[in-house]
Amino acid sequence: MSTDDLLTRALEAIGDDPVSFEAIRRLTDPGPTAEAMTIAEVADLLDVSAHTLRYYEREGLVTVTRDGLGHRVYDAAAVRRLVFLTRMRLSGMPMRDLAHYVDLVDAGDATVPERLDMLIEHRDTIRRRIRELTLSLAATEFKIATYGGEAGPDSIE
Amino acid sequence: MSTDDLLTRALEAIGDDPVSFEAIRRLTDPGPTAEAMTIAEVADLLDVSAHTLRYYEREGLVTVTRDGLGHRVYDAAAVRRLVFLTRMRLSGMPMRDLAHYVDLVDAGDATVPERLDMLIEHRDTIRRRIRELTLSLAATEFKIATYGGEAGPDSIE
DNA sequence: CTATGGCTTCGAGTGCGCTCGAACGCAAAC
DNA sequence: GTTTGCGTTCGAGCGCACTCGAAGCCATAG
Repeated sequence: MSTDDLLTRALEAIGDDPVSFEAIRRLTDPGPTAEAMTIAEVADLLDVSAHTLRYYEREGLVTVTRDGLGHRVYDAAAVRRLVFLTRMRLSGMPMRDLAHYVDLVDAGDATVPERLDMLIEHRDTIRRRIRELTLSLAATEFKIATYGGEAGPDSIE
Repeated sequence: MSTDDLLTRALEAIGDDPVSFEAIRRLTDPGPTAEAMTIAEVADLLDVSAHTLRYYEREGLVTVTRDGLGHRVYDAAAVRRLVFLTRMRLSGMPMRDLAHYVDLVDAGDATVPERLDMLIEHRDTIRRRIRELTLSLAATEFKIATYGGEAGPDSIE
């Protein structure tokens, strides 16, 4: 399945409102390929706080080098990993699992199958969650539509 | 828009895998209309713990009467409200907002517009979340598909 | 008659993911 | 030369939503 297919499916599933170009670009664009970003730049790019970036580092999710002043220098690899990490966090993968995942990455190619297993399981978790939310959405829309009327399975509350 | 339309839309958005009849029934069926359920029965019905039901009551989300032994008796109204509450919780509405919502309900019909506003905002929140998850899903599927290869926007990690 | 099981209250504890504050270092701007 | 601003470390604190444990009451089963 090509990237385009995946994006097309994603867009179809999203429904009415068009996704911003921004969102699509973020999905497929590795972002600024410039080397050496500061913590503020990365925080801005990923829309997380600098506190959170330090926290992720403390938790062992990413290794960041320092410059002569002891300031963090995020190279392309660190930024790529953080893009991945924040994406996974956003979709609900727990810190614990991410920690395990990066351990596997650091352990080398032999762990690729296990990593794939994790990704597949996470994919299924996301799908389940989307399904749950879609049902809740339908229920909520139904409630909105019937509010003030008297018909409908739910009580009017 | 009819309930069927909503369900149809929901089912379409869900995609490949069929939703269980169970899920659809839960969405539209108020559930056992029998009066007077015990805490264990309600916990089982809603798939939450008895601890959680007591917690919701403590938080003022629902009022439950007692029998001669001091045991909780959940009447149809209480069960209906709890169905609503657990559905909203499942779709991510915070306890704080639910507390406010039930305050509005208890305050009478004059608060209907504000309640509708809350529901509409929540609906939009769910939609945003589905969109986020759909993008994360596409990214995850892409990563799975390209794992072990060398092409693609993400690094192979 | 006792034991089992389900319920009660109360308050404390847990897990997660940040989030913040204090105290400090360094450098470019005024 | 001091002020401003961005960075550092460390550890503590927080918000949320449960989750649990202890001690006790009552009824039905064996």
